Amino acid sequence: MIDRLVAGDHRPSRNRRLLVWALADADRPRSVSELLENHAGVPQSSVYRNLRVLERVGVAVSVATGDSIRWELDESLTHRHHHYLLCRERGEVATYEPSADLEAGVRSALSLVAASHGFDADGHRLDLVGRCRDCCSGV
Amino acid sequence: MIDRLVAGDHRPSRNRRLLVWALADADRPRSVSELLENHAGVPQSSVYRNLRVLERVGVAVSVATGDSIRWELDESLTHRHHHYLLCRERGEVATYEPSADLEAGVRSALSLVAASHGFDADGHRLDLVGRCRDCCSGV
DNA sequence: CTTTCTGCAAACGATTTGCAGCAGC
DNA sequence: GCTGCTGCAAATCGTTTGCAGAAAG
Repeated sequence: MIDRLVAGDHRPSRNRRLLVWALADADRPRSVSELLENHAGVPQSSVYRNLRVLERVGVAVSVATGDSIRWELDESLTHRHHHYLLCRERGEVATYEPSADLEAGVRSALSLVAASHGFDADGHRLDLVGRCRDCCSGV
Repeated sequence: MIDRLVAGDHRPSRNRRLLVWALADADRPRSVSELLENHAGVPQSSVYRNLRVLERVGVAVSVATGDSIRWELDESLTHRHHHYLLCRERGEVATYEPSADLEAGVRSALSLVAASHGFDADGHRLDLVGRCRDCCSGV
């Protein structure tokens, strides 16, 4: 983590460590506003600026959810490959880990799709869209 | 199409028809700026306002691509179910139609995921992320 | 000491809204 | 003629940037 920053001529500053901790704490991708609320003391410009830095050095990745943009730690740090449950109603985002079977099936099927379209794929999205538990239960 | 507008107390005005035609013409989802360029005469505010209206009545849907937001006609009008090839490099978006096998497999696997998370799913995303043909060939 | 980072405030681009007049039914 | 739509310009939102001083190495 720190090594990735240093390798890119960046420093593991206080603000950056706060951001990484905040992302590591969360069980789901965080929006900028959530990061601002829960970790006051880091001003907006630093959050935006440092998320970009963390992205560039491969520590954080952004997730386009349809609503807001959210951020989480890179798979190579969490050692978890996961996809998302996107709530249409509230813009909430939960994660799930696909079964090995599902993942393998999708991967091989998509490699055919990529080949037939001359597309150089390096990843995929496999997300569910709908209403989350809380919406369903009327909370 | 017109019936969906009318059912929602909306009128099939000139601007709305222009927008629908523009979306129907495209072989891939369109960004607002593309819609503005190719169909001059419809001012920004009308494009934004009417895309929302078309979305509300189920004629158009928005596609979050990570970069910009793009718009296309609803599946129920095009009678095509498709997913996307998202180009990281250029923000381009192409579409592909999944094979019946892939689609069925994904659907059944995801229904289990949804059930186990108490998630009320009404759709999914199955997109490839990478570099498009043009990026690969260095065009 | 040099380079990078910070916090602030101003700038920016995309989207939204208020309003007075026009168009669809 | 009523209601919903339009175009414009102003407001707003999320994000980025310039800058002078602080901090990391």
